[in-house]
Amino acid sequence: MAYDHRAIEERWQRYWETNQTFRAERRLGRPKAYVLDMFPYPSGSGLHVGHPLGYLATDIVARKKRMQGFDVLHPMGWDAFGLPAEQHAIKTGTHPAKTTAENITVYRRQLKRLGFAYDWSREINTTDPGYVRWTQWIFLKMYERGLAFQAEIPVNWCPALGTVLANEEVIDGRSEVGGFPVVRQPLRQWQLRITAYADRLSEDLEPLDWPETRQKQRDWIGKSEGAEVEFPIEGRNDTLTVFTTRPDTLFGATYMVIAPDHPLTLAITSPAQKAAVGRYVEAAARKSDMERTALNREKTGVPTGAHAKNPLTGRKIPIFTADYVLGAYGTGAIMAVPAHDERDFEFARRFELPIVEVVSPDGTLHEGLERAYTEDGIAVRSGQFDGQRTPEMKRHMLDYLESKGIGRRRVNYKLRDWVFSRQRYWGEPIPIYFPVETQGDPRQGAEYTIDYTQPIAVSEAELPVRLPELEDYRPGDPQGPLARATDWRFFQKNGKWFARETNTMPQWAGSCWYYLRYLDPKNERELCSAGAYDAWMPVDLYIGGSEHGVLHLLYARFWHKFLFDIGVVKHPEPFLKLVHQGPILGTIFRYFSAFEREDGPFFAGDDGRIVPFEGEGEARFALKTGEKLTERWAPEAEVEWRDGSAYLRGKDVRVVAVNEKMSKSRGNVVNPDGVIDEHGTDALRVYEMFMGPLEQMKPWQTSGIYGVRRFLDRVDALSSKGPLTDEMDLETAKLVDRTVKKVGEDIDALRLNTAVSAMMILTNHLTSLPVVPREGLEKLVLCLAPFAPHLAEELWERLGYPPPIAVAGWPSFDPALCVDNAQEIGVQVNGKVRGRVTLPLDASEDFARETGMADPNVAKFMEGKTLTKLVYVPGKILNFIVR
RNA sequence: GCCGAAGUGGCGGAACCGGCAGACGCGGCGGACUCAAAAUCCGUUUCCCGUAAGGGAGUGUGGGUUCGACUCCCACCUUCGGCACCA
Repeated sequence: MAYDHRAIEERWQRYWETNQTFRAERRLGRPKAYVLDMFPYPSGSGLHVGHPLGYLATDIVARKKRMQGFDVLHPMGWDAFGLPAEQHAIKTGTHPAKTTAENITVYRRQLKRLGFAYDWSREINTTDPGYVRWTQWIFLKMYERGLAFQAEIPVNWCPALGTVLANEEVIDGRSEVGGFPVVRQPLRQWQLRITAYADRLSEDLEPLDWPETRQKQRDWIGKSEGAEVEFPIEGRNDTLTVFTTRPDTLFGATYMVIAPDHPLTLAITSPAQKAAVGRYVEAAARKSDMERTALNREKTGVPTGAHAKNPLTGRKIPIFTADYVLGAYGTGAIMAVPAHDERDFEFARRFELPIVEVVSPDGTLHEGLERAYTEDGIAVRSGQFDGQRTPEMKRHMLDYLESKGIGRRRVNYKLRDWVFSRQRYWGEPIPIYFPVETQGDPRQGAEYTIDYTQPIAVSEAELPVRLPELEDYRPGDPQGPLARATDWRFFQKNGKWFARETNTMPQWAGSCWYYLRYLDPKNERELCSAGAYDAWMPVDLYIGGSEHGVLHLLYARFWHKFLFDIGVVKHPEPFLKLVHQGPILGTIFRYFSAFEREDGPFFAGDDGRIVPFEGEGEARFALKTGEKLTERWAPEAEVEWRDGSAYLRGKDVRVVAVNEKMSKSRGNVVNPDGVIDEHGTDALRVYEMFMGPLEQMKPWQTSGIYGVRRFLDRVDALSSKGPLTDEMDLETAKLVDRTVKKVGEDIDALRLNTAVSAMMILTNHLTSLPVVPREGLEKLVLCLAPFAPHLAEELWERLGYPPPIAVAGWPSFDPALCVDNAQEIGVQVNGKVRGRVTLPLDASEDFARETGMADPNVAKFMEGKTLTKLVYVPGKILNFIVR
């Protein structure tokens, strides 16, 4: 009964490979489709069933487009620089390149088993010197244009560990691991001037067919429009410039705050406050960003003793320093309007500063505000501006400030420049070197000084700069591990010594432009030829995880725009349509742990039942019993079902199923290899598409795959049921063509779950017929081909057609068969369905009324009532309103 | 706290524009086949009342608009994702 999936799937995978079925080629007069997946980082643990979900969706779209006559580019490659391979190298001494190559072999084999229609001849690897060369080339182009630059910026440096730590790794000024002190230390870093593109990155999102990610990127870029205003500092021939989005509240500015790391902070401080401000500034410098922004933190600050003059009221107002103002945003200083800003309000309360209402909800004056009023309103206590509504007042104020020369319109962004260097081994070397001052040979231990202020670009002809071999990959040195490769680092040219940059690029670098390399993967003269670019770009559909919604997709757009500016690419945006697939959750079973009681150790089931147990546990959770319990987890393999409930195998402990993101540590991963062995690739493919909407999070249910496999077996059975007939009844013909229509539309809209459902309905119908109509089966097999390509190829051949079905034409449908001339509709009385009748679509209202009232149950509910209104929507509803 | 998405049977989900809620699949129950089991096939399966015909309730909660609301509006609750002192 069941078909032999192993034989069929191996056979067709070999066929596709031998015949290069999915080679991407442009032919005259054909439309093109570039269908792209976010390429994976080949990790050591291999794929789990969640990984291929997005790849399957693109594969189905790509296969359908190909059947429709499109030239399709559907490539795959490896984003292979990254921390796991390096950490493995630190532990075992294995070169990351070796680990990476092995992992790629595993990934490639797993992906090939899934039957993807990739053009494997275009496979790329970001760690390949031939690829790195062009990543470095783009960096150099940015450097030439001043978009890549060095800067001393504060990082979390832990001297004891000898490494830079991420903000998340610092707790209370100490390292998360080991508890060693961490200092905020300025370190020389390479940065990319992404801020120069902030406005375009924000504005150009508008026309893209993207999900909520668009808004996330906008929020991340954080464009805000306002004004810069100058406040004269008392006793100094200088001003303090602030940025505000609420110039209309200027009359309510009762104090100012300057960031602790602002260059003027110490300079303006009065002698009496020097010591206190000095301490505060130093303490602020030690704190990580995480601490500064900790939830619900009480506002702190110190008066600088300096004062400024409110340029409109002329009143003298104090200047504080406080770390709720960030040095890196705006001008690093603010005017504080406590009446209309929650943070300023809180601070003013704490330091007993005046709170002056200047925007009133109703135009009347209020005293003793209980909280900040941040909405728009009507200006009060604002001199000549009184009575104006917030938006118009903003305009008038801006005009006024500009005319008086004390302020100007200004746009600010939250987006910061991109810190582009890492003190790591396994990344692209930054193709820069510096002059060295030395008396001997630095490679032999001679003293040397590197002049970092004179960076020199590696010439294009020398690219790529390759990574040196290394004994020890450990981080630690602020220079990075590459500094230890002295033979690689130092070199002589025209008798002078030079030192290479020893920082490497971050993981994101290679993925910023990989979609361009697929176009022309072996080109040694250009990153891609103009012809290849014109043939395929832009990307028509891009599918990948939403975790890359901001970083990767923002960085890639930035690089693309840069390449646009230097004429390498011809579209302002690379990815026209973006979709995020939802994660697949794995099931794990929860119960509560063992705990000690006087009479011995016990287990607690999820239902609160307590049973004796041999083992240990700790107290953390409280159940009804009052006992302290700890959550524990068991994988599916340790669970058995009894009377509809799940228990730990062999124990009287009830467990409850919980779905979580698949992870190795949780023990809830499902490996596709096992599923494929047992049920076949086609069953896995169809099941993953049938599970639910692509973008939604959904739990893996092993039982679900049985149903899908039964469906495939039934399709297979149709072809072996006996001779086919060329006759087809009208009902079947209608269903067949409607299925073709629906499957086609559903694939285009990525509603793959309902497409599968439609094919199941057709299969069930064809199965119920005494003889299978050939046309029905053929169209079903064609519709199925993108989803279950191996079985479809087999059946297509069995139907007598030459392979491959992969390039057979997509089936057509007769629109006339897809509309009904008569439709069964519900008949309502006062909005409640009381019967149903079949009416021709063009039935008159009179005819509909007569027919509806003839229904005995409808008549029963209308008896003795007066018809006051009749609602008749042909094909939809008939509703009698009676009284 | 702010921004975004989502809440429908025992479970995954369907219902495209406001018009028969629960398609399709899983699971359950009943039956056929079988010496028996598995596999397969057929029937049934939202809940409550009823032998049935039929009736009532029902799409997170409470209101509203409408002849008619899973769908639109208002308020709230819960879950998930993102941001988090950005002036």
